[in-house]
This record gives sequence, structure tokens and C-alpha cells, in this order.
Amino acid sequence: MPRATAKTRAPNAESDTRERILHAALATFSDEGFQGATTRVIADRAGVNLGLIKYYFDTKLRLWRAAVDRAFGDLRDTLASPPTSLDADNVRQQFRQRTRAFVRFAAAHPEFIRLMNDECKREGPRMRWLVDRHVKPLYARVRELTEQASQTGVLPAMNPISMYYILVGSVGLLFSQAPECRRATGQDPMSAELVEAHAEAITRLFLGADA
Amino acid sequence: MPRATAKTRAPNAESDTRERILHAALATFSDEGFQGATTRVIADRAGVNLGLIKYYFDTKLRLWRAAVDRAFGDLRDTLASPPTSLDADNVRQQFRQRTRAFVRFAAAHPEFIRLMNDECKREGPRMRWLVDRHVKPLYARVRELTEQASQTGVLPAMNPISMYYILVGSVGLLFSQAPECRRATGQDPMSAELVEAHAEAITRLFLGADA
DNA sequence: GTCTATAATTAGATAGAC
DNA sequence: GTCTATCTAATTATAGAC
Repeated sequence: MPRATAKTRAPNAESDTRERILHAALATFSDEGFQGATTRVIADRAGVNLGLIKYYFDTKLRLWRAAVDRAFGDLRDTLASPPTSLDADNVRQQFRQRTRAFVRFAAAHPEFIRLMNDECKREGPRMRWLVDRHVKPLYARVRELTEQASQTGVLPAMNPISMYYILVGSVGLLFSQAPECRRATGQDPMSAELVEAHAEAITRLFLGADA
Repeated sequence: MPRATAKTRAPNAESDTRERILHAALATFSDEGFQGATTRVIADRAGVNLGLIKYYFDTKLRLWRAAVDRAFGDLRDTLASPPTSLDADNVRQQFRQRTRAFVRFAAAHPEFIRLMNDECKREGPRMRWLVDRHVKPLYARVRELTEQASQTGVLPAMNPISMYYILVGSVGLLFSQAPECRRATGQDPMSAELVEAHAEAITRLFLGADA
């Protein structure tokens, strides 16, 4: 089980305090934003003492960066799914599989989308750090895959920037705005039915109606 | 020029202080979120004294609500564009026009998307107020229009919840994440070329390739 | 209406006991 | 490693002069 850049993830229950803080931090930062998230709330959610945040991560900023690294590590683990086969025509099936995997990831990790939406909407050192470290490689990879698919006629021709943001936006918003969706529509977007329906709707939209 | 629920928007330059605060508040809340936005920064951006926020809006929460009302008023003004003709087959052109108008609105008012993304991602009184007051009517209207279009075969068949979030997500993310886009791709999503290309890409994605 | 000054609260960070 | 207690700075809200 390759974990991003684990520090003290040794044999077993040595001390999962660091992990508990990381998990709580990701949830809290994504819910409340960097400013809105208080280290006290993070410590409480993790069930640990406030002082331990300094002990393990020193500052709030370093804790945030560690949480972001963890989130992107999870995404990479998911998207690095087996490339199955590179059959000429199976670019179509490739896109289908990857898109479904991304939809399921977004539904399982809405905090990832929320954190990205929050931090990358404004200029600042955190946005620059996040984009340089994580978004640029992700964008390059998605662009490579979609341009290949566009050239073979599998995906509609489209400028790559629109392609990326339409893809990510259409996949993620339903889950990042889950509380809004529940209240506005009465349905839970995280339900298995809606998640699969959403994945199907998006793949059909991009690939056409034929299953 | 019908403005939502203007209070003291009389003949001319009586005192635009209230308007200046509202404008600065919308920009600041959308950039930094409710907690991250400080009333001091809002006052500074508006070029007015801090005390005037209490004078005009009493509390930070009431200022936030007024800013949201303003943002949705602007959206309604835009989307209430002339229905041109209701020709049977022109459901297609209707969708095209409204989508283009929405793309242009999102590009001109990224703060609207940012504020929605920020506030509606978490449970809380502000989310509930915003959804009950503004999102529910908007969702109902979009749902009505898209279901009609789906039934006549203009839009692909899709559950209405996915339809709404795919539409809004694909339109908005490029502009809400403009700083990220600039840094990751080197291009400005607010440029006229990209805005029009984005509108064209989305309408073609939903309506098919024929112009 | 606009401003200054300040009270009350809360945050991140720190010191140091155990 | 984990905890309590506290420092310092920044915030919303307020009181009241002009």
C-alpha cells in the first residue's frame, strides 16, 4: 500500500495521531477554507490536543500543505488505475473507465473538490504552491489524454482548456455542492444510484449515446 | 433599469456609499469566504469607514445577505433575456442563447460562482438561507427548461439533477478558477476568445456538432 | 452620515509541566 | 508524545464625538 510520502507510518498502531490530524485537517480545510478552519476545531475533530498540531506540523500552513499532498496522493492512487489495453479503438473505453473512476473518486472524496475550488479561486501563495506542485502535472496529463482522444474522433474537438474545465466541472460540482443539492432537490448525490447515473450521463455526453 | 430591491438608489449621486460597500462585500466574500472576509478589508476596498458597515447593514451577516441578493439579482437580469420565439424547433436556439448568456455572465461575474461554490458546500444557516431563497427557484426553472428540451430530443436524456450540475459546473469552473487557469495554462480564461470558445464548446457538447 | 476609539472575543503560536 | 495555560495579534461589534 504505497502512501504518498508517509513519515512515521511504521508497522502498526504506533501512533496514528499524525494521521488523525491530517484527516481532520483535510475535512476542516475543505469545509471552512484555510482562514475559516481553526486549529482548535481540527484538533477537536481529530480528538487530539491542540499542542500536537505544532508538534507534528509546526504551523497551520504546513499542516495545510500536508493535507493537500495527502488529497492529491489519494487522487493519483485512484487515477493510476490499470491502463488495461491500448487498443486503437479502445481510447473510447479508456476515457469511459477513467471518467467513471474520477466520478467515483469525487463522490468518495468531495473534500478534495471543495479544497481545490476554495484555494484556486484566488491569487496567493497557497494557490501558486498548489498549482505548481499538483495542478500543472494533472492538467498536462488530462490534456495529453483528451487531445489524443479528440484527434481520433473519440471526443469532440475542443480547445484543451475548455475540455479540462468542462470535464472537471461537470464531474465535481454535484459532489462538492452536496449539501446544496440535498436541500434543493431532496436527493442525496452521494447515493450509489446518483453517482452511477452521473458517471453515465457524463460519459454519454462526451462519447455519444451508444453504450 | 430594475434593480433587485434597492433601498436608497434615488435620482443620482446622493450617496453611493451603500453601493460601494455592497460591491466590495461581494468581491471580498467571494474571494475569501464569509469567515475569511473581514469587515475592515471590505471597508477599505470600498474606500469607506468601518463604522459605515454597521450603519448601512448592521451586521456582517446582513451585509453578506445583501451582497448575495445583489448577485442573484444581476443573474436574473441576465437570464431573463428576451425569449425571442417559442417556435417548436427553436427550443434548440433557446438553449443555445441561454447557455451563451450564462457563460458570458459567469465570465463577467466570477464572484457569483465563487460565492455559490463556497457557501453551498457546507451545512449551515447561510447555505440554507441561500438555497431556499435563490437556488430552489433557479433549479426549478432550469429543470423545467431542460426537461422540455430533453423530451423533444434537443438535449440528451439525463436525470435532471445531473443535468443541472453538469451544466452549471461545466460553465462556471473555468471562470471561478481563473487564477488557477492562468497559472496552470498561461492563458486568461476571461479573454473574449476563450469565453466564446467555451460557450461554443458547451453548446456543441449538449446540442451536437451541427451549428 | 462619517469618523475615532475601544470593548469583548477569538485566533495562531508558545512555554513548559508531566 | 501529550497536555494545560498563556501570550499576542486580529476580529466583530459598539459607543459616541463631530
